[in-house]
Amino acid sequence: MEVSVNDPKCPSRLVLEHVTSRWGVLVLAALLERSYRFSELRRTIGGVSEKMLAQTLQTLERDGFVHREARPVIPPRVDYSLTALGEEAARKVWELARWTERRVPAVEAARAAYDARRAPLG
Amino acid sequence: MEVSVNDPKCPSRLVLEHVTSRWGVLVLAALLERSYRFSELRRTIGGVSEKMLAQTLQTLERDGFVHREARPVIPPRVDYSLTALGEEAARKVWELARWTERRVPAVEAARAAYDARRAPLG
DNA sequence: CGGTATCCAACACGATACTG
DNA sequence: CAGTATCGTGTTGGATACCG
Repeated sequence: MEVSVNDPKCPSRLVLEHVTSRWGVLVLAALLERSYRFSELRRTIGGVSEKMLAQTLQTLERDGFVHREARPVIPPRVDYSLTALGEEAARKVWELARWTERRVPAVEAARAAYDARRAPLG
Repeated sequence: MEVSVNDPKCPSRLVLEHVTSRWGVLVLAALLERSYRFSELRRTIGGVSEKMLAQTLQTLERDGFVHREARPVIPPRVDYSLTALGEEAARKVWELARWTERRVPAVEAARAAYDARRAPLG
């Protein structure tokens, strides 16, 4: 099967990098559950800085995955949610995240075996 | 739904970062089709350097996703293939890659709309 | 061929300070 | 609250050279 993503020039690779980016994955997964405000999202996703969250949200908004709704109130209130397109992406990403969590024990066992094969001959 | 991946300390986040890494995604997708030799894989995945391919393969091997088989022949021959665990991961990643390719037109339309909303008021 | 080692540039990222 | 701007650093990642 040919896959155009193997071409470094192909735009699909960039899109894929956006949705699989470190914070993109977590933002999509979070928004799958419900919409979030900026700070709320920041608290939900452990370890993300303001800068990276803003940047990630902008990228995902521009790509049409995330809808940004700014309400003209004081104090400012901005809600982020998934578009239909974003929800499709988020479901796939979410599946991957769930699968990963379930398989962590298998991965850790594999790592132990790998390390055991190498370390002993130090 | 709670998802442990939102904890920055949780090991699942690291595993997820390995499989969704820039080159990890493409390596898994390529190996889903068949096994590859090192240089062959390098040629297949456009733009990857030797260093990054080696590093990515080592990480995926240690996590138990990729099987490395070095044959003691001259010239050296090493084949990379997916383990059962790796194949599960690769299928999910592959679905995401395929979905992305199909949706590129929608993403580009969204970008054009986003940019149009902003640029005019420069 | 299939790597590893080294060096260096780019940028991803976080901390902080500031603005509407 | 929801960002933007600036700065500094550490990691990512490519180029090159070399080894088994």
